[in-house]
Amino acid sequence: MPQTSLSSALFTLAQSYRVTVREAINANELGLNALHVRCLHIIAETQHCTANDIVAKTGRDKAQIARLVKELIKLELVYKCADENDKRCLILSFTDQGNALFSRLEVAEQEVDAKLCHGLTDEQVRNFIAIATTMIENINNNTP
Amino acid sequence: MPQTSLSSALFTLAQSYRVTVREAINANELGLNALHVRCLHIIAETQHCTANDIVAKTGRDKAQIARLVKELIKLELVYKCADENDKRCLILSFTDQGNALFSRLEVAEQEVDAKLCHGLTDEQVRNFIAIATTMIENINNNTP
DNA sequence: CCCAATAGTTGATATAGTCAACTATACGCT
DNA sequence: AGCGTATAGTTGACTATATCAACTATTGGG
Repeated sequence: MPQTSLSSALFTLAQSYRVTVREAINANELGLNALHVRCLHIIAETQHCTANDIVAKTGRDKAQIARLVKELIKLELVYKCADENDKRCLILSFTDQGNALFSRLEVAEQEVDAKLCHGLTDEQVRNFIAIATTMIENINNNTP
Repeated sequence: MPQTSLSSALFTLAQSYRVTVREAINANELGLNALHVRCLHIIAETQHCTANDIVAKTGRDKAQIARLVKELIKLELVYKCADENDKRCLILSFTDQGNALFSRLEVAEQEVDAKLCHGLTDEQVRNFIAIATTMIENINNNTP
């Protein structure tokens, strides 16, 4: 499958990635999709994480995030607890189950990443991420 | 929005790209989505293009492609015509309208690409595409 | 001539993403 | 205090995308 243009490379890659992550995750019978996984990562890496933080970091609709978080709570991976100082903010934290699952997830993900980066040097991967980040900034910057 | 991992960079980029292309296309009132556009590209660059070629090149479900092509035909951008030698194969070609629109599309796309690549050198973009292509190959290669 | 393979279509269903209205709390102001 | 406004999150209704399985029509090989 020869790739020529930026857009088709991007599209194909995103599609393939989605499929692979889904397979990896289904294979591990975790019952989560790629966005669930992103949410878990954000919860893990964000102190005092709220639904709004996830909206900000993913750029997705808040309704979508609300439902996703609800699912994570229903799966007992995450619980929410109102902030002392601002009861509008519901802080998301892992349950013990959530912590356990997240560890497994990290392993599965490393496998996908390793597969993805096979034959590439660390530097190439770093460059790739850097360029992708620049592109994201460019694209989000609506005043050119 | 700081990006750390490969997966989140990839995800964010794909999402942002989708949104931007859609905006660009809606702005041009063409009434097409990103996958429509990919189909048009494939039809343009493939001699004797069939629905199956599109399936192969996009990796998407053939049902989805069938419906997409149906829409393109309904919009009178594309028509299909049975292959002389194999009547199962329906060859897709642009109508005059399709050709005209495709030209406009290319302009719109170049604008999106230009925005995306703002501040990046040609070499960086080439590297990016090359690495993405390697990743796609890695990910499609199910026998590691 | 029959059979397996291939190209494409369709229906049903699932998943993802979007929009707008709504509740509850918080903050700033006079 | 009381008011308006902003913010966090939830929900319903909807649209768009994606997937699966069953189906038709045609082909090429034995």
